[in-house]
Amino acid sequence: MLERSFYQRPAPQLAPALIGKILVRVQAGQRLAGIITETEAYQGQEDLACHARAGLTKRTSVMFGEPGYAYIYFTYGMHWMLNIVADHIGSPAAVLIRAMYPLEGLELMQQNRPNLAQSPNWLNGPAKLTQALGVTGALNGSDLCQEQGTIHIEEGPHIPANLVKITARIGLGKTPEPWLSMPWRWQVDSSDASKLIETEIG
DNA sequence: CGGCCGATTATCT
DNA sequence: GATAATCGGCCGG
Repeated sequence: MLERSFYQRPAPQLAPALIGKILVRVQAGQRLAGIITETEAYQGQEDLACHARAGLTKRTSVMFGEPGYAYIYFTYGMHWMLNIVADHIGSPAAVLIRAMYPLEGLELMQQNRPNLAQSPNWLNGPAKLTQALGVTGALNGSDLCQEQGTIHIEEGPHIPANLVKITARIGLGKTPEPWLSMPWRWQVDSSDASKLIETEIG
């Protein structure tokens, strides 16, 4: 399990460090896990794409706290988004987990998300991932560094830097520049991820 | 394949 | 009252 100090750095540094790590969720006593393959960084009140741009509110309070906690919010009237709080107390920052390569508990994940059970690439979106893992607002504010918790992150396989694409964040609507074009999205191509896992893990 | 659109409600102005 | 860190379905090329 990754310790608190791992998370204590600005989101644009934490986001690439989380690529390749293993996200673990314990549901009904069962382990659901996958390799994180896509992340985005949201850093500080000055970042106009970050929810914390409006300052401390009820929703954003978790982002202002200690790193290594889950910031989970509801959007588009139907989707939960999973973020990991970064940086230090008083500096609001978080990393959005956008995609993962499933490793453990596939059966329960497909049960949680029946409609996509057949697709070859079925956890390539932040809301797909939370549905498969059974992550909702009930877990907002969870400590990822607690042994008895139901969600945490573990060390994972090394991902070669040349397989990680860096682009602008997506879905930001009319966020002004320079934030709209900030290269704060890291992603491993899904076919590359498959090959890598086959060779590294089997 | 790429672009457009409706769904559906918490949160903030 | 407007908007949203999305998704899936439907359209045309």
